[in-house]
Amino acid sequence: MTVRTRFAPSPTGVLHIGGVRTALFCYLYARRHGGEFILRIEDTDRERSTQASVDAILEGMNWLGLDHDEGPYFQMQRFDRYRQVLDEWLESGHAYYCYCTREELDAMREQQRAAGLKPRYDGRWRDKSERREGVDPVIRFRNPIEGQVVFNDAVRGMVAVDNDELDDLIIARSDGTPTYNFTVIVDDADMAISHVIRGDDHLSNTPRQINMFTALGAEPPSYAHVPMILGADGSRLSKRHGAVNVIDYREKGFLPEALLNYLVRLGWSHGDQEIFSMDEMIALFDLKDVNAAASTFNPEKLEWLNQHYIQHANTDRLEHLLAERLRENGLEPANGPALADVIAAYIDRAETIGAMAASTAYLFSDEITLDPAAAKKHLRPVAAEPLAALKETLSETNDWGADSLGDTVAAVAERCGVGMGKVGMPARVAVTGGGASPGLGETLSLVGKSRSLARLDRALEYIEARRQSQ
RNA sequence: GAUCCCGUCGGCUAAUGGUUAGGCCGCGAGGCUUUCAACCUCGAAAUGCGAGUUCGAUUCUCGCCGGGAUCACCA
Repeated sequence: MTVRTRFAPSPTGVLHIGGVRTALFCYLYARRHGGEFILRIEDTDRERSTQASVDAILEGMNWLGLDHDEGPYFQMQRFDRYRQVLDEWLESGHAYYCYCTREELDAMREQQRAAGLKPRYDGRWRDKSERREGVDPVIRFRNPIEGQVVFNDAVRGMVAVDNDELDDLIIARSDGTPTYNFTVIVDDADMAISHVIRGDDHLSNTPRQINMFTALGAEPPSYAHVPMILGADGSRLSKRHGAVNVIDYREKGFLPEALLNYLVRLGWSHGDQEIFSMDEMIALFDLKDVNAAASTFNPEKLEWLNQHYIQHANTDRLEHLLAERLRENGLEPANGPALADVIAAYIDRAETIGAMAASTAYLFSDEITLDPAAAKKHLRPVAAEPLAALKETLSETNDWGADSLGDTVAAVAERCGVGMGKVGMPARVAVTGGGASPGLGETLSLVGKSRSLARLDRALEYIEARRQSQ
């Protein structure tokens, strides 16, 4: 049997990080077994489905490289097929019309809840054949009353549910449109899905779906319900925990392989291994190694992984990403040192490309802003003399290579009879605006001679102004 | 409320009916260092609680506690 998995998001918002992990597991499982990965858009909720959301899903999947072999299928385009099954079931008795009004259903549930019971449809139209004027009926699935549904979930193990726990769910609304639990099984059957891998919020839907597979005369697929991803406070991961939209991660300068690597280790593991290439994930992934317990999203570990992948990414790619980010920040990459040099200097100093762009902004603009705290601490009157000496020496220096510049600064420090820190830190603040940067020789080299001298002048002026105000 | 699921360091997780319960992130200390990083070394840190089975339980069973999911004319 060919393995066929599907990712079936509903286009009602952004592509959520939790959905991405589910998609990743589906993708890996299909690839691992030489099968097919299908993308299906579950857009039967006309109210909430949007084209923008469809685009976001496609864009996110594409960015991550989670390529599908079939689809995207759209459920809205399969209405005729659903209608056909509905008619067959109405005919065969697997489904029936229910003329209850919403008010009646609400009242029923209210009563049951008050009695401490599980709210459920009581089957009052299950065996009636008459109609009711003035009410558009819904269609319900006639669920078996006796026996139980048993299935072996790949991550949860044996799950058994008594049929009398299950009520007759609505499979078509009063306007005739089919509902989720029904379209899913028609699609999974028609598309010959062999393994349904989805979030465990669907676990309780599964017995019903299996009953519908039986009604359809189809063999249910294998199921694997993967645990949820939680936020730091233990509740389901959502916006208030930070970014949950995959595209936000791209915008921040995360690399797709880092996100994927992070996500695959949430609920899945292979011994002590932390770093997985896509090929390794495919070769190693197995549902039996998926945890049953929910896991908490940990942004720090994601950043660590991202830094790891940045350190191992090729320079051309990083240059491209950095340039893109600089432009977004209103800076022109050409108005500064060669990006390859910038990246070499910063590759160990940024956990995201966004952070790298932010901390290298001083290299791409004539004007810099002094960080008040750093200026206050390092641009003091005592620094004036060594800084002036440094500026003097540098103005006569033509070898603007990092190593020799480093030597030059050290020589000036010695000449002034002060430690390296007494010259280095003021110079760093003068030239970058802040107190953190690569080695001073490297920094000066990157900033370039004319900008360096101009900034040293500015710093000297700053110190002078400060002295006078005292 | 009902039904179901889950429970190893702060987080992600490994392991076994018998180990000093391992790794990674983070955290702390040290090294390197003009700064910030990177890197290296070291360290603190966990089997939710209580019974039972057993020579022996973190692992198997039960109860408790805690957390979660579902109970829609949403998906």
